Amino acid sequence: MLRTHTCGELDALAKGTDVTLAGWVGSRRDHGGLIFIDLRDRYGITQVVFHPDKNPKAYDIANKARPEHVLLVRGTVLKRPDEMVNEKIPTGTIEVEVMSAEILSPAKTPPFEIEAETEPEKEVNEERRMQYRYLDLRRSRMKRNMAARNAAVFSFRSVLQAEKFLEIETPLLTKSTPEGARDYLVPSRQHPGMFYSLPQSPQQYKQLLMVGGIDRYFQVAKCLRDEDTRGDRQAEFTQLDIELSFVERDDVLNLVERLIRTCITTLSEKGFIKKRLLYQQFPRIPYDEVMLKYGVDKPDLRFGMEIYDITETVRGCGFSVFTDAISLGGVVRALCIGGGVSRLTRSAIDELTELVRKYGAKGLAFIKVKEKRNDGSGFENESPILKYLDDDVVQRIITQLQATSGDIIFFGADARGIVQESLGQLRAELGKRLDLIDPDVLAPAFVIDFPLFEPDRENGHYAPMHHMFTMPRSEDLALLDTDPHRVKSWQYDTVMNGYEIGGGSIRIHRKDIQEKIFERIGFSEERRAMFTHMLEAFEYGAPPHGGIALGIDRLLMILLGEPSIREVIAFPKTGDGRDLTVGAPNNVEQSQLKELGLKIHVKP
RNA sequence: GGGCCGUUGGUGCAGCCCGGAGUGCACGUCUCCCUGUCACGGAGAAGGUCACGGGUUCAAAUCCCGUACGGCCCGCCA
Repeated sequence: MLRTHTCGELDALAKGTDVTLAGWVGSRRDHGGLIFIDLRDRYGITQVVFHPDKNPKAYDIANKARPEHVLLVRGTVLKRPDEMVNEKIPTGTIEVEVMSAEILSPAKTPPFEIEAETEPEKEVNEERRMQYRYLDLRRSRMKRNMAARNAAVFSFRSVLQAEKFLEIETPLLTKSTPEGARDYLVPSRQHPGMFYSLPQSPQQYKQLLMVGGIDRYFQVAKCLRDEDTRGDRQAEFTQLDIELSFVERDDVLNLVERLIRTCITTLSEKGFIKKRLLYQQFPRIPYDEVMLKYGVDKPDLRFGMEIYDITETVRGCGFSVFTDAISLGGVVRALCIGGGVSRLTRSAIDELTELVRKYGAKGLAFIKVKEKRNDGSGFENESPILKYLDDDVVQRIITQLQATSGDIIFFGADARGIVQESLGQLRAELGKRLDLIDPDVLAPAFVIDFPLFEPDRENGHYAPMHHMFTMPRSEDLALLDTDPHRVKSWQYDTVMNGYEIGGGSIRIHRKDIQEKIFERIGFSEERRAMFTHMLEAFEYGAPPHGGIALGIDRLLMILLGEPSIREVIAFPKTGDGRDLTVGAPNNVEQSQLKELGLKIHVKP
C-alpha cells in the first residue's frame, strides 16, 4: 500500500504516529512561510502542514502543489492546540506535519471547482459535469450518493441473504418479444439477420427459475428500454428484481416493506439521510381509490387535498359543461384548495388552466368560496360559473367537499380518464406550489387491486395493465370471456412521494390461463409461438409464484432528496441517450458492420 | 415526433425586453507579499469569435430564421 491511512480516519488518538497519506490537493493556504494543504480522498479531509525551515524539500513540493494534484505525504500526526481545532471536519483535532512529499500525478486546472459546492446556488452546468464525470465524482454530492447507493444495495442483499434468497444472474443477450417498451437490439454475428434483445427486465427468466425450484431469487438487475429519457427515467436502469414461489400477494408486500424499512434505517444510521416515515405501516390502497382521490396511480401521500366525485351531486344541474360530460358517460370531480382565495392569484389560476389543458381538459372551472359579510349565513361566492348553477347545488358541492370561506374549488368535467389525469396533475402541482409538502417525509404505500387490462383501449384489443404474465383474480376468471375490463388482477405497485418505485404481481403458473390471456391480448399464432418456452415450462410442474422489481435509482433519488435519478447514477445518459463522458453512441468501422452482415442506410 | 427554457473569459451569473465600442459581479487561474490558516488574507494581472450558420440594420451578445448541444414537459415508457 502506498498509504498507511485514509484522509478521514486520523484523530487525536493517533497523536505522534508516523503516517503516509495520499489524496488530492483541495484548499492550499500559503502563508508565505507556512503552507497548509487540505488533502482529500473518499473518506475525508486531513490538514497537512509544511514548514520551510524544518523540511525545505517537502516545502518546495507544497509550493508546487496545485488543486487536484495527487499528493503523497509522509509525516507525523500532531494534536492541534485547542484554539486551532477545526470543528467542521472529523479530523479537525489533528494535523500531519509533513517530513517528505511527492506529487504522484499533476492535474490541469479543473473545468469546475471540486470543492466549491457549499454554496447551493453555485450549481455547475450538468452537461459539464457529465462530460467530466470522473471529476464530478470527487465532489461531496456524488461521493455521498454513490456511498449511499452502495449502502442501500448492501442492506437489500443482507435482508435477502438472511431470508434464504439466491442471487442469480440472468442473461443480457436475450430474446426480443412483442409488447412493452422498445427493445435494444444486438445483431448476431453468428446468425446474420438475427438479433438478440437486451432485457427490459429479467421477467421470463425469473419465472423459469421458479419452475426450476429456485424458490427465492433476487438480482440487482440492469434493465434496458429503448425509450426517451426523463428526470426519473433512464434507458438503462437498475432494479432489485425479486421472485418467490409459494407466496401470496401480502407475503411479497411484507417483504418489500421490510426491505425498504431496512434500507431507510441503514441510510439513516450511516448519516446519509434524515427523513421520517409518514405512516407506521405502509398503507395498501386499492387502485380505484387512488385513481379517484389522487387521479394518478402513484399518488404523493405527503399531503391530503383529495379529489371528490360530484357527478351525482351535479347531475341535472343545468350547467351544460357538467351535464354534457355526464350525458356522454363522463364524470364531474372537484378539488378543494384550503385558503386558495388568498394563495392563488388570477395569473396562477390561468397557469393551472394551461396545465390541465395539456392533459386534455377543455378548461378549469372554479368557485371562490366566500362567506356572506352581513348576516353571516350562506355564501357570497365568486365564480364565472355561478350564474349557471343553482344556489342549492353550489351549497351541496361545498358541503360535500367540506369547503369553508377562503377556499377555491376546482372542477373537472369530461371523460373519466381526462378528469382523473388533469385533476391529478393539478393536485400534484398545487402540492408543490402551495408548499404543502414536507421534504423530510417519506410516504410509501402499496397500490393494489389493479385491473388486469388497461381501461378503454380504442382498438378493441385488451392490453395488459402490468404485463401478460400477471395472474387474474380467480373469482374473475369467468369474466375473461364476458367482460375482460372488469377483471381484477394480483398486480401491485410500490409508490413513494409521487413516484412509482416498484411493480409486481402474482404470476400465472397455469398454461390454460396464460393461453387465455394471450388470446384476449389478441396474439397471433406467431406471437404466441414466441412464448412456447413459457407455456411448455408450465407443463412441467410450475409452482405458484410472484415477485416484484424495485427501481433502485428512483428509490435512492427520493431517499436522498435528489431532483433526478442522474444524481444517483455514476455515469448517466442525457435526454437523447448519450453518454457524454465517453461519447457514446459512436460510429463503428465498416469491417465491424460487414461481420454482422449489416448495411447502414442513413437518411439523406 | 411535438412544445417550452437555456447556451456570454476556466466556472456560476447579470447584460438581451427597449440594438450603439465585450460592459459588470462572484468564484477560479497566474504573479508578488504574508509563519497558524482551514472557503486564509492583501496587492496586482491575464483571460471572451457572446454555441454555430444565415438574415434584418448605418450598427447585433441584444431583433428574426435555422442548426447543434443540455434541461423540463407531451407523446412514448407492458
